[in-house]
Amino acid sequence: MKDSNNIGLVNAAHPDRESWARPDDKLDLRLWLRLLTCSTLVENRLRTLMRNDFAMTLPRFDLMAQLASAPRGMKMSELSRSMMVTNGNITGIVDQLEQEGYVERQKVDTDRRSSLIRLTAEGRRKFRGMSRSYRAWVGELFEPLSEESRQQLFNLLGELKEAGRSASTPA
Amino acid sequence: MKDSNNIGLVNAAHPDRESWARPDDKLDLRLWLRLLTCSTLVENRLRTLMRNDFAMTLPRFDLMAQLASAPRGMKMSELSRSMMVTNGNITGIVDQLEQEGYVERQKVDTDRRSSLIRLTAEGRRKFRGMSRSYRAWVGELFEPLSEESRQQLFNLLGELKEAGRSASTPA
DNA sequence: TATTGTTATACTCTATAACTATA
DNA sequence: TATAGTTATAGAGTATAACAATA
Repeated sequence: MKDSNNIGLVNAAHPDRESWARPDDKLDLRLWLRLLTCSTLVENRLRTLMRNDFAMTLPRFDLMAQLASAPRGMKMSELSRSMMVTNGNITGIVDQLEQEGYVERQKVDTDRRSSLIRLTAEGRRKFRGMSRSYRAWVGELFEPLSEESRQQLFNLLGELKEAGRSASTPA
Repeated sequence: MKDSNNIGLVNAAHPDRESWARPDDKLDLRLWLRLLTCSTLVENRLRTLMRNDFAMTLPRFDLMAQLASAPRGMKMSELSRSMMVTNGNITGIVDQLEQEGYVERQKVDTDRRSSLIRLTAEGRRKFRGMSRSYRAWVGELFEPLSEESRQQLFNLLGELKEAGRSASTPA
């Protein structure tokens, strides 16, 4: 074994965002990089499928999903918080979706600065189709995990989410 | 309780990328969205810190990290695979890092099409500093998790990674 | 004064595809 | 013919900061 770059058979065979960590690195670093690898893996796959099948990007889909769960509409600031991005981004995404006819801004009486964003009928129709596929794709990707593994993973990520909440919303 | 948009106290208090899922949605969907929330949470935090403290972006740091674990250098195609992005992106990132003096391209004799990318001395120095902080930040973010939780999470994400490997490298 | 949302700016990353040099 | 890498293009997301309107 003369190759000093060798970092283990598994890593060598399947390099990924985790593979720069060494086995003797602290677990939290390796855990984070593995989390990142998993989310990149899934996101790459979903992004491609979404684009090919629906000419849709992930953030636009996410925004429509948020609205689909809020029939009364959401304010821009609420969308910003839910999607964990800054205000200006939401304006941009909503602009695009509005132009495509999937969402609409509705002025609200009680506060004339803000408006409620809602799915249009066409937006709801579009989302139903996308959502069905999205769920199926996610189902396939997670299918190899046992029900028990999924539940454990869900709970553990819940702990992590609680932990990291305080410091992580972008300005 | 007259608000039909209500999706539970926890969600209402801390909306995030997971909060459009309903409690009765399939676990795999909720699990995926929670995974996404966690990785967004951590990434947002690390991105801000990296920019503020080191004028560095996450992809550039990732690339330097890969190289730091490969003293002999890596080919562009290897970087592309490890970082799970397309070839052209790697060219762009390497170009920038080369201009900043952190990496260098070295022509290789055996195949004149390709070259080996390596950290320069300055790159190694820069990376050491960034790496120290990066590890500390990750440590803080994951600190609330017990050692056992981390280990479980690490193992479960390993399962997921194996599962999703087949279909997820971007073209 | 503080907040909601928009606008302007600039940058980074991204994929796709066409291209070159070499194998 | 196939592969390694670059270039060209276009687009999407991002943060920051300044701004207008309103609370």
